[in-house]
Amino acid sequence: MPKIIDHDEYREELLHQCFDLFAEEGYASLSMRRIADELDVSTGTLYHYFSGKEDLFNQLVELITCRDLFDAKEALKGAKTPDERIDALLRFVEERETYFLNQSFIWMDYYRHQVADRDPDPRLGETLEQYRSGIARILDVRDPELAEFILTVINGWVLQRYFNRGKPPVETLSRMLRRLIHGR
Amino acid sequence: MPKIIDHDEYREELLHQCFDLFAEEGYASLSMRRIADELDVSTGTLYHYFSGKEDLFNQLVELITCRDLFDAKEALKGAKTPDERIDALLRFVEERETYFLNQSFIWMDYYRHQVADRDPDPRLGETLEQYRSGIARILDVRDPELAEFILTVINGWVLQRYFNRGKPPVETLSRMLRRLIHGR
Amino acid sequence: MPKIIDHDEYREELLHQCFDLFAEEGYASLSMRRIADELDVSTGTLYHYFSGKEDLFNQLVELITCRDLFDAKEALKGAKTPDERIDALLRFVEERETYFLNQSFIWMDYYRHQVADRDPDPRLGETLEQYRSGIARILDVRDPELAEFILTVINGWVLQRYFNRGKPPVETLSRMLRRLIHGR
Amino acid sequence: MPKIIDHDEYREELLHQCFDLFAEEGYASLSMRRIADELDVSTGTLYHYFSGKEDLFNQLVELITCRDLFDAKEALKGAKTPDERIDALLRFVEERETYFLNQSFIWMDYYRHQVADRDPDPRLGETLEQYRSGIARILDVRDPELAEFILTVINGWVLQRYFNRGKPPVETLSRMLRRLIHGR
DNA sequence: TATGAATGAGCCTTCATTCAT
DNA sequence: AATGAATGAAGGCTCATTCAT
Repeated sequence: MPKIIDHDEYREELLHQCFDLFAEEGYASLSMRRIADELDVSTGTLYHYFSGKEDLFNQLVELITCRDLFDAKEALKGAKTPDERIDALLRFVEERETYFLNQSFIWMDYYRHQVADRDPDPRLGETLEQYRSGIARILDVRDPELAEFILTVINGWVLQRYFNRGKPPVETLSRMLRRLIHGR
Repeated sequence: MPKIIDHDEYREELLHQCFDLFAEEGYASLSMRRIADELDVSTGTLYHYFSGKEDLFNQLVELITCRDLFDAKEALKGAKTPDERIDALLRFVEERETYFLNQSFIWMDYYRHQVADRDPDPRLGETLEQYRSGIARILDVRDPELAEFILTVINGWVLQRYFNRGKPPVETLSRMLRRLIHGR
Repeated sequence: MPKIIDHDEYREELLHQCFDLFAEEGYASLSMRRIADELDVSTGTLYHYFSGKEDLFNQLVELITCRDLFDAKEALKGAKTPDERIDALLRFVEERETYFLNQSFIWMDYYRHQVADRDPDPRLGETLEQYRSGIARILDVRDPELAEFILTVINGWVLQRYFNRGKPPVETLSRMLRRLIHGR
Repeated sequence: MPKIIDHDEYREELLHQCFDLFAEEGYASLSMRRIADELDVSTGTLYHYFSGKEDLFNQLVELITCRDLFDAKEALKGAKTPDERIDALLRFVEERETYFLNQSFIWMDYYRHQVADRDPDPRLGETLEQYRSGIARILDVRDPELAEFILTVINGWVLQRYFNRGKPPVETLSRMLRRLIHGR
């Protein structure tokens, strides 16, 4: 009779606890020792659940990608008209700005890592692609090009706020987005 | 008989040669040894011109920030009307997309590093701030908020292209930008 | 309902299954995890039957030493004249060359480990001694010195074949041994 | 102007100092840290001269193989008749018994390591082969098969003495060897 | 000025072993 | 009896940095 622990469930919990760490430190700067300390487990335990640092990171990217897609769907479920969708999306973004930023950092690390590798994991490239297009579909403005562009803008905005220490307020984004969609 | 008479000039040349390396590998993943090898100097030489890895990186950020500001000014010098400025800016961005991307990565690394540190270098925060507002001034559309937002959009667009393996073509950006400025 | 009723019997079976592993990988390179995996048990089970890696290995050495002595006796039982004994021994060696080689490796590991240790297990030193002299007695040529030397030669020959990728054929050994015993 | 140190010369010196360590502990049991401590250098220095543990070990094998071949040639140079050669070889072996034993252990480790590897270094396999045949040539008895067999016997004898705590005296080996060569 | 030898802390990972179940 | 989750020391190796030359 083994210890009563749901291996997969615990693995996911560990992943969740890693998110902020990876976002703040970056893949390369974050050591397994540091992770272990922060999660209050031993390094051995980490290697019991993941085959290595890279695997841990890849699984983290996969996990958050799936979860976010789900969350975004939830948030936009009630919104019917394109306008309502934009509003809902804006609120969604605003509420989780920090999270989004962290997510961006993680993705950036992930991509850079993939590009540097000679043999990038193809599965996760797809996951990301799917996420992007998924959000665009959820948004569902008439013009698909426009939909995707809105994402671009949001992405840029989040980053801008990071570099600029939070200065362009949400209202700017809101106003600009409406201007984009309705032309004035 | 030294390679180059002027100390500072040589130092800048070394910095320029580091740019791609830092952009591609990231601060944490790039070792002094690797830099030295790539620049065909010894690690000792590196430490002769810079007090350490961090100093080298900081100087690099400072250098590219200054240079870019200057380059952008040059590129937009001839353009008089806002429309011409937009066109010039677009061409400017298009020509140096890869460079911009690399620059973004370097800044990201820099910022993250600063944020993680307890004692961030204030001088460079200003430099960056100055860069951002500088570009906005150069662009000189009537609405300063709009000007700044255009930067945001460009930033987001460059990143989007990176994640999306170059898929949204420049025309999209061009079209959207005009839509933003002229409303339709 | 346990797999095998008898504790000791199962312990011996585990030991037998370890033999090739230890021979091929060497004591230091072989991990308990690896052993457990190969024997299709958990590491916990291993520690249930043996007090540790060293104990497991010691018991293995003891086991094969005893078994070989017995096997050699069996093989030489029918042979009456010295000549017949030599023949039988040669056949015995030839049949189990690989096994002998592996055995040599295990002993070597064992000895080295003992020598390196400050407190070598005296029991097993004796076992080995007994094995050597046992074989000599079984062989029973008139000259005991010669008998022991034959063992030496066989030992060297097996190793030679290993280093030399099987090149000196058995005939050489046979011819040389006869030459030793009969003088020409 | 770099430090005045002959890189290759120092590398060889480090190798020589490793010999006993590898012989006594075995490849797998000997850690780089231990080596560094014993040689009174830092691990970093070790990695400055060798690309890794395996490289260090391979170079060690190569070095001792070459050196021994040379030493054996020197020792047998004066001996003209086969008998004199045998005598010289025996003296040679006797003088350096411990060294030979250690050498055997190192070779064993080396071979095992090679066999376990999927891609063994072919260069060193040759070196060993060359050593074996080299010694046989130096010995130069009429019968090449016999010459090689003498080596086998010596090898076995050295090992036997190890297992048997020095018991078969050199005279036995001497007597048996003459018996082999002259028939009685 | 320029070199590269030297260092030792720290990184990722593996290991023998323990123990709750 | 049997499992496998958990541990932390130790292993191979890399790194920023120093310093004699």
